[in-house]
Amino acid sequence: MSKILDEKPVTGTQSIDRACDLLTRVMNSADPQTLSELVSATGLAKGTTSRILSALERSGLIARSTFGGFESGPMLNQFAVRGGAYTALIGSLTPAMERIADITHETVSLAVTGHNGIDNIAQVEGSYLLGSRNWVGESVPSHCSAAGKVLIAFGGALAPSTLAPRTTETITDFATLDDHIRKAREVGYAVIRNELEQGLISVAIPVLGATGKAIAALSVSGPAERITPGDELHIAQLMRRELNQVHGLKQEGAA
Amino acid sequence: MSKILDEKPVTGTQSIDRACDLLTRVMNSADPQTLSELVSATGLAKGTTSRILSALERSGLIARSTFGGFESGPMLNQFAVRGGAYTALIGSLTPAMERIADITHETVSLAVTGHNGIDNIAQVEGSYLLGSRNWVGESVPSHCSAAGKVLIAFGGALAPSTLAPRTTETITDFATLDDHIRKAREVGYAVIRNELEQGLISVAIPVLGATGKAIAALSVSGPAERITPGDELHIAQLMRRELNQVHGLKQEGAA
DNA sequence: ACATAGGTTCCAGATTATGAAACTTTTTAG
DNA sequence: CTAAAAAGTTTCATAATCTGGAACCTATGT
Repeated sequence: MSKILDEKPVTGTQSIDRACDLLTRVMNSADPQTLSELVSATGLAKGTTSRILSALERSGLIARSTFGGFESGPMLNQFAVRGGAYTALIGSLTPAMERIADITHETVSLAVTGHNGIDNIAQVEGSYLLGSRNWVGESVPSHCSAAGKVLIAFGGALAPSTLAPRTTETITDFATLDDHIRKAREVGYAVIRNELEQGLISVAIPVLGATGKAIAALSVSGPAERITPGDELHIAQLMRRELNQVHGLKQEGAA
Repeated sequence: MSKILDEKPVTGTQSIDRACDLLTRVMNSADPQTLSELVSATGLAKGTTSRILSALERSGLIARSTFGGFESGPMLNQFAVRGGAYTALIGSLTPAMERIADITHETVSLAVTGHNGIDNIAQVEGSYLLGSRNWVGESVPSHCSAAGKVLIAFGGALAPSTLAPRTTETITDFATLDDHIRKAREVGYAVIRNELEQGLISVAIPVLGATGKAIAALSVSGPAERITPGDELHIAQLMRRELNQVHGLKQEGAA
């Protein structure tokens, strides 16, 4: 979407790029996508689109819905059932997240760097009724999420190339963002206050892998009324304490 | 794998076919696959492989592991966290599967037609210690699984083109398989006795979709000592009864 | 420092993907 | 029930795209 000046002259993969585009469109749509829809969405020729989709279908990555249109195929669905690459991470951190939720009563989230922002991959609800809704499976921009800031600060994500505002308090200049990143690296945690959504406060710490770089971010989120600036440090310390109890983190990655 | 005489002269998608092959290899490997491994596995030129993998990486479908090699990328992992297309089905059937497991004390499984056989997508354990291990995420041939037979019988899968033996009792001729399929269509359920593994009995019924064709198969599996031929009908009826309680699924035809 | 293995880039060339249109099938409308 | 439109597939000549070998990097180990 927001590709502006980063168009590199990548060549030699036109058809594959097109295929990937079609595949991801199908994957990210809730309902089956028809050929025509995909044709108008991508601007490709009808014949070309049909041919590519058939190839993807042949490989089992997509499938034709009983009611027409293309949807994710057995290859992808099976992959999802087996659990993606995040399952090990989620599995090892869930107990810690639950303890943090128990103590703070706030929503605890786990996020990783995604293809287009910060992806929320797991969430444990606190006991308060007012809390963030479940946003597992959704992405947020890195510059206006605590997880994003902390991931950038600890080498787990690249700084964004654009700073789109989400609220009046969203950071929109790179100098300020840099300050926040530097601060996060210093104190070991990052915060957002009203920068993603009015009234939403979030405190995040990095989950460090074997290489010393952040592989994920753990965060606590809640309303401004409950999480005051004075609470931030305590929340960060609590998360750090619980995270340190987790075994098996320092040997990230398959051996 | 077992393509024999069905090689159609599919053209116009060489590079995409290659890309899909690489993608599925990466998806189906537990550990990151290095370029060299993929080169020798596929027989492609090194340069070509590198170029294709870069394209897949650019689209977020695969990613480079911190320790080298390619693994599933954020696009896929996020898809998995969100839940594949099977989640709705699994969600709606899990309560019924649990009730069936409670009553029979045996392992209850849910399977669908996959790209290369029958894919097990959900499982509920019975209380017996001796039971089938968790095989969610694995595939079995359709001709030697109860789920496979029932899926073929009710239009949810095509008959296989080869009948590889798994035990001495595996059906290896098409006439016999046809008999079993016909029988399954008649009585509404299918059985395997020692055909997949010595001592393993499994009874399956179809889960029918709105179009009247099977969209999945529900099965109960256990050792031959516990599931006698006389039990088969009762187990099938029990499953049918529980399945009929499930809302949002169309009612079945044969009983 | 050198050698080796693993990975990327380059480039000329022809194999491969392309798009327009013809064709088939399905759906909608009359 | 037929006609017409929409949706999807196949065909085919064309040239643009992808290819593979070799050169070129860059880690890693000796």
